[in-house]
Amino acid sequence: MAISPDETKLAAALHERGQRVTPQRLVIHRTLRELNRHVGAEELLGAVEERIPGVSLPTVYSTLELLEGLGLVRRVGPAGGRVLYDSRLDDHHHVVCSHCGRVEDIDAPLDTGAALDAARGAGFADARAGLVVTGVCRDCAIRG
Amino acid sequence: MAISPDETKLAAALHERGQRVTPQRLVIHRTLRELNRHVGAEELLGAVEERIPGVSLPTVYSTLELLEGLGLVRRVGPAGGRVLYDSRLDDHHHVVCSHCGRVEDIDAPLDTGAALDAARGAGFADARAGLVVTGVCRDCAIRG
DNA sequence: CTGGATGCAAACTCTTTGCATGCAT
DNA sequence: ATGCATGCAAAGAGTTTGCATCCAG
Repeated sequence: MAISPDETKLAAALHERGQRVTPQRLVIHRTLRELNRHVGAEELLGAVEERIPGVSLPTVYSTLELLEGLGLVRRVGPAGGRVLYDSRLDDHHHVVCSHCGRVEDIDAPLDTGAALDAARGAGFADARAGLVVTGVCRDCAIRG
Repeated sequence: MAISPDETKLAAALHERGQRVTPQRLVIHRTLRELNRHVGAEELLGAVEERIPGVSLPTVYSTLELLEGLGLVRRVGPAGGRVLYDSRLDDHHHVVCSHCGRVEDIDAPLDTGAALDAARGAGFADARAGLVVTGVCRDCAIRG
């Protein structure tokens, strides 16, 4: 497996926290970045297994949690009954189809300052805001 | 059971859609309104059973879905692994503790117009926006 | 009467946990 | 050598579904 700049960055972050750099972690991170869309754990596992067979779902979950803690991945859901992860780190928002669970990105300006202040005022630390728009996607509207 | 204006309103809405007015539906609706906070299905069932014993979880779920369709209740979650329902119908937002799943209301101005337009532009109908702030609540911050 | 709503129970999905082995350090 | 990470399997939580019975209309 070739080492990309992304892998180097992840490896450095892991070392800094005294955690191990394993092939699974590198590949999961890399795969998630390359898919470049919202994926559930099972879908990600499928893509990862094409590169290194024998990876297990628990490892995917624990690695995603790790990557989220490192700020390299964002958790989108739970949306539609499953937790989704997103490799886009910039501020953006999501539309979820209330019928099929499909998720798409939204790029629109949004000032969440007042909401974040209110959350901090209510005693919540490390507050992050995520706008979720729910609606019925075109496919589901057509098919009933 | 005394009939309140709320029950009358619900009964009318049900009749209009050719659906039945059952004691379970009236009590579930009424209990949710009186609790006046975010509840999960199981918690709501507990409160409902104090009024009419023998109500089942599936009935609670199907009634909540029905009430949501009538616009008398709003679905908050899934947040923290469970779906929550809220009897507040006015525009407000939520903070979810990423550690314990606790949910509180936020009252803060938020202009979601651009996001809703973007969602419609992406083909989503009946778009509604909900801001979810995630953070660590005071209790969880203290206890680790 | 008649069909939609209910209650019971079981199934289903996704996620989390426990433990022995293996590998990064 | 050392102990964290992995893989397997099984448990767990919450939600949904199927079907016979019952009751609102």
